[in-house]
Formats: sequence, C-alpha cells, structure tokens
Amino acid sequence: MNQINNSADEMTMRTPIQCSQCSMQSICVPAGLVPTDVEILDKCSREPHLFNKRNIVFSEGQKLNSVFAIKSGSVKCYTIDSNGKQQITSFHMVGDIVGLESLASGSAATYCETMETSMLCELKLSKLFAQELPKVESNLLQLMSRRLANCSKHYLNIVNTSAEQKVVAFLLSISTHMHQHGLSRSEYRLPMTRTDIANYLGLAVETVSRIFTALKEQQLINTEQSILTINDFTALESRVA
Amino acid sequence: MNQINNSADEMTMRTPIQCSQCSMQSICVPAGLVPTDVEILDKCSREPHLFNKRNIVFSEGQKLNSVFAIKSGSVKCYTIDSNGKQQITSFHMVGDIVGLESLASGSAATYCETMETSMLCELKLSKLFAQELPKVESNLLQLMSRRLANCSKHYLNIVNTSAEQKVVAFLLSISTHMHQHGLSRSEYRLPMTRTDIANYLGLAVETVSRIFTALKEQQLINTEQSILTINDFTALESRVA
DNA sequence: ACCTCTCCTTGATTTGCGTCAACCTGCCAA
DNA sequence: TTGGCAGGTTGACGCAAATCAAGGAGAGGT
Repeated sequence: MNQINNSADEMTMRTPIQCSQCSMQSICVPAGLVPTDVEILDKCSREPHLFNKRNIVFSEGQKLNSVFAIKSGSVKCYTIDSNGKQQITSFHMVGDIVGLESLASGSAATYCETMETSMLCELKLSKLFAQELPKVESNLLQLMSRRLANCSKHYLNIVNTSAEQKVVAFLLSISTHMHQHGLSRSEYRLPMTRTDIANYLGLAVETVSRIFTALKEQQLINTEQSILTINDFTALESRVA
Repeated sequence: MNQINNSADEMTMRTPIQCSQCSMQSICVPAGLVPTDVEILDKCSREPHLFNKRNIVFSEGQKLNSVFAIKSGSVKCYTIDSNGKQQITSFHMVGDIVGLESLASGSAATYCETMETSMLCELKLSKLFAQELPKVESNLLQLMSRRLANCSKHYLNIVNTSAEQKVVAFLLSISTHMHQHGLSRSEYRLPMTRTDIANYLGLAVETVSRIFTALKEQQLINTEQSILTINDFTALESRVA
C-alpha cells in the first residue's frame, strides 16, 4: 500500500487525467459503502483528478460550485486564522465528500489539501441539480445531515475530555469510518502526521506523542511506519466512555 | 421583554395552540432574516406550539420526521453520555431551525429543551418534500450547508483557545446571530445559565463566572439580570483574533 | 560522504484552568 | 418567618497538559 503511494507520488501531474479505476464503475465504489454515498459517487462524471501529495484541491474563499468525492487517498481541510496559524477542521478519507460547507456561500470555507496521492472526482453542482436525477438532493441532504451529526460527535470528543480520550476517540472514529467503507477496522494507515492530529484535536504534538507511546506500552495499539493496529477495542472503548 | 416572558411562563399549556403571531405571516418572520430562512419559515404550517420554560421539544432517539422553526424563545440541544452527564451541543434562538441532524437517521440525535417560554413551528418533512415546492430542498441544503460552516466555526472557537477567548467568541457569535435577525447586536438577553455556557464551551462554571467579572471590570461588557451589553466590540474582537 | 529538513520522541519546568470549598442572592413553599 | 434550592461569585490549591529544550531517525539534495 505504501509502495503504491510512493511510486504514485513520483508522478507530478496535477491536471485531470483518465482514471483507470473509474472506467469501471463497479470498482469505483468501494464495497460496503452506505447506499447514499454509492448513489452520489455513481454520479461521478468520470473525470477523476489525480492529486499529488500535499496538493491544494481548493483554497479558502475560492469560488466553488463543486463538491469532491474522494476515490482514494485522503485530504485535510483547514483554515488560516488572522495570525497565520493553520487550524485543521476535518480529515476526509476514501468515500467522503468534501466541500459541502461551501454549498451555501458558493465559495470554499476552508483550504483542502491532499495528505497523500489521492484521486478525487469533481461533482459540479449545476450538473447535480439540473440533471434528470431528482433524488440527488435528498441524498445530499441525507449526507449533510449525517455530516452534521458527525460534527456534533467530534465536538463531544473535544469538549470536556482528557487528552487521552481525545486521541483514543479519534483513532476509533477512523476505525469506524474504515469499517463502514468495507476496509479493516483494526488495521489501517494513518495518513496524517502527529502534528496534524494534535492540531485537529487541540493538543500539543508532544502530548499526542506521549499518548501514543503510552497506548503502545499498554499493548492497546501498535504503529509500524504509518500503519496503525488496534489490538484491544474493548479496552480502548472503555477509555472514552 | 423579561416581563413578557415571566407572564408567559405562568401559562402551563404544552399542547399545540393557535399562535397569535403566526396568523399574520408578515409578523411571523423577523425582519432581517436571510432569504433562505424566510422561505422555509414561510412554509410554517401555522400550527405553532407554545412550550413552557424547560420543556422537552423532542428526546434523543425519538422517531422524528419533522424539523422545528423557532419563532420566539430559545432552546438547547444536548446529549446524555453513558455516565449520565449532559453535554450541550448547540443553542438555538429565534430564526433557527432545530432537528436537521436527525434528517438522515429519522430519529433525534439530541434532546431539545426550551430555555424559556418559546414558540416553535413543526415542519413535517413529508409535507416539505411531497408538496409542490421544488425549491425547499435546495433551501434546506443551503441551510444545512451554512449550519455545517457554523459548526466548523464553533469548533475553531473550542480548539486551541484560552477560556477567555472561548467566552468572548461565544458572546460575539450570539451578537452576530442577533444582528442577522434584525435585533440589536450590542444588547441582548442571554437565555442560558452560566452552567449551560460552561458546559457548552467545555469550561468550569467558576471559570466562566471569573471571565465575566474580568470583562466587566475592564468595561468591555455589562450584565444586568440576563441582559448582556457589549460596550466595546473592537476590544472584544481583538481578544479572539 | 555531508547537510538540511521534517517528523517523532522524551525529559524538565511552568501554568491555566479544574476542583474543592465557602458564601451571597433571589425565589418559592411550608 | 424559616428553610431549601438554584444560580452566581470569589478564593485557595493541585494537576493535566502546554511550553521549553534536546536529541534521534529517515528522506532527499548536493
């Protein structure tokens, strides 16, 4: 998996290319996707873009009349505050749709940057809405409703919890996401750096690092390279309760 | 304003009644509402409910095929975690729509409780979607998109800021909401208790109280009863930057 | 080979805020 | 009148996590 990404990183194209995966719709949609996501991903107009690691998909304030479906890879969304400090607002991985917050204003609310080589499908809103598909809006509504619910959930993880609880809840939430998308929930790649995690959770890097080592010492998790393995779900879940 | 609420508090009806405001649509919609809100509020089926202070509008997990538009008053949404602790996820005031998070799952994601005597219009989703109105979904989409954006904003206020910044940002965000709804941005009622604010912001009550006194000592704000007055916007805004 | 840069880790020290405790006020009921 | 209760304020103290500091490992460039 790492190797695939690394070799792909060496390609430097940023312009839209024909996506080999997307020529086959059946492969395009990961197994286990929830129905709504499938339906929206199916609307993918077969113009997937390949983005290199650390490429900007869109910038804060940029006029934006599309959303992006993540076919592979992962992105982080962040704002830059008045002091120039980056604040990550969300991570998105395979199966996610990015840019929903921009729908109302017509301009992007955050920067969106790939954390690794990624493939995104641009979904033009005009097409989505104007086309024959009457159910897309309902699907989008469902998607956003779920996103709002997730937002509250993340919020709960942030407010009134210890640093350890935040990190554990974070790892478990990714695990859940992976599982929902038909991937292993006990072993997955963590595409983001400790610095990114710390930023996202409102902690210092050092704190995140210390918690990772503590969890490893307790044999609850393992990390090799960027692969995270969860050894004991029940123990972890009891920490966040 | 307080008097009106107090007298209304003495009424103990919880069942739907004819809303005197709603019989006049023009009064029903507060001046200054953003267009989307107006359009959705107009769909209000003229069956506003009067809720007493501290009434439950809906409960977590409850089957829910409606959203609620707040005509007057205010509510708090909260979850109860496994330890029985209440965690407030959002406050909503006049002009807001509550229950959007429940749209996908069909059951309420949080409890919703009035903080004062309030009038809410129930908007049945079946009606909204089945009816002639083709634009409602788009409007709802816009609304949810904006809500998502707000969610991120609140998140930014919570992560990586001092207790003072959280409180100041909180006060300013309410000020903005009031202003958007045609009310005074420099003087408004704070319907929630210090305990609620602390819970919402992830702080201790004592901390919130100390910050209020500090801000008062610096002449930045004033509080009499539950009326909050903002004396110096620029000074406050510089604190959160 | 060497340097630089990013990412991660660990230790020592400091501090912001939570916790505990006490007290005041206003409201309601007996 | 008294007592109970909820909400708010203030002070003293302790701790969890930020900050400061240093060093190691790996990747990439010259």
